[in-house]
Amino acid sequence: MSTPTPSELDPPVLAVVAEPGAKAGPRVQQVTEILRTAIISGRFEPGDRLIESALSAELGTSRGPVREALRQLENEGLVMSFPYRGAVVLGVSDEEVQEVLIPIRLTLERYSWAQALEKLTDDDFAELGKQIWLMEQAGKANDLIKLVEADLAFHEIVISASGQLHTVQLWRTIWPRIRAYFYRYERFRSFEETVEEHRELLDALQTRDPAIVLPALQRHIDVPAPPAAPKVRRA
Amino acid sequence: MSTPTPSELDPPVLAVVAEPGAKAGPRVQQVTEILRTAIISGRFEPGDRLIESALSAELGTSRGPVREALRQLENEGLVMSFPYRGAVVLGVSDEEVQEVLIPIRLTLERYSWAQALEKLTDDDFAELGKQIWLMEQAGKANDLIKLVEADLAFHEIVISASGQLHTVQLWRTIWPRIRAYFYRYERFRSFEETVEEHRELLDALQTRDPAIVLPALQRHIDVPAPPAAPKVRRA
DNA sequence: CTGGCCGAGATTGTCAACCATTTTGAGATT
DNA sequence: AATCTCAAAATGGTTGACAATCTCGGCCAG
Repeated sequence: MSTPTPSELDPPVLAVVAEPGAKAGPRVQQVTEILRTAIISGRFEPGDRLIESALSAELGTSRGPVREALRQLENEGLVMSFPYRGAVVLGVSDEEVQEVLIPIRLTLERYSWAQALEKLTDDDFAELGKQIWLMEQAGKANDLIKLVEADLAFHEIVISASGQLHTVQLWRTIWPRIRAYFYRYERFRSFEETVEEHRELLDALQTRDPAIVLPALQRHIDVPAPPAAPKVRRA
Repeated sequence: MSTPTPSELDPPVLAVVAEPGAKAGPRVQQVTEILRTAIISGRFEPGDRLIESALSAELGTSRGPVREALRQLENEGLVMSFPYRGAVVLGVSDEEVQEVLIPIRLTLERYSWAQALEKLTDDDFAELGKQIWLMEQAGKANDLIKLVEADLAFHEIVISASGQLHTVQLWRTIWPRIRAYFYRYERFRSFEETVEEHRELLDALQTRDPAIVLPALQRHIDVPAPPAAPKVRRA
């Protein structure tokens, strides 16, 4: 009952921001990122249809890249598509996040962080510090998007450093759904808390001691059960 | 050091079997399946390049479907592609399978089986029985491919019945790598063992009692550690 | 001989126009 | 009221052409 009948997105929803020097490689990646951001940030809601021709027109590309981008988003669990019927934006249930996505994230990060301990370079540590600084800046500006961006970058640095191909690849398909979930239900930690926790994580990493790092990581990821639902713990 | 220099696949590696009535939907899915089978069964080895034009010529389609198929395989962790450099077949390390893929599989199956318990229909049970029967047939014919196929179908039935979208989707990206791993290292259970275990699983499912099903499932999935490596258990 | 520049070939990325296939929904028919 | 029919809407796939990028071997200068 949102739009009565006509086109789903008459008003151009996707401002082609067209960052000046931003010519970040293949077109399909730019398209993917635009759409992913649009979905995660809530400009598209679960159930919305994504039509190739409409999107390609609005983004100024041909249908090819849009098709591929939609496939990519399907693998990230943000949309689901059916033959000859197109793609619709997907939601995530509270339960599936708690019982599946978060546990998988834990598996992925535990393993890759353990692997990364011996491989992190000074450059990596510097990059991690930079992300924390960016988090602080985001805090001052009260900019949630920037905060989450830096949070993501922080974890991706460590996971990438592990050099475990499948782990990295799976991380990239898991993460967007979790992010969308947090955005949709505004389940964030405070700015201060986030910064502080990552500071701890960086300190821990610099010891290169699994016995220190892994517990810290676990504490960081284990998310407080949904505040609304009483949630009886299952045996 | 396989091929000295010239074209990677002069001899047509992909027999277009062209099953008579097999017109299984969109072209891209057929292509995906052909390539996936070729990789998993070892006709392509890790490191091999997959060239769009060559494949499309051999499969009798245009480059479009092949491109999409390659992207799909990338998300299944069977190939990895780099901008302007194409796709290469990927391997899986023993350790990543044991420490990441199997644990994730366990998370996925535990959850979806628990969800499925209340939802499985008589039809589903019949389908499961059919797969067991197919396993027996495969055993008599000593046909490993058919066995694995039925094994996969068995699990997919239950997972699909759970109706958990993300769980199903993730299962489909995890499974091919595990399968490729088992094929490459010939780490199979015996035919009898496989059939017997699935019979137990089906019996357990019919009780619809989590306390019976979940332990059985865990026993089924938990794979014996690699026989070669002594493998010190980590704390 | 070594190292770097250069250009040709190979391959992927994108475009545009076109047609086939399938779904869907609004009318028309019964 | 239920069903049938058909045209519109979207996706799936094809073709042919270019553009962009990587790779690799030869050439030249040091």
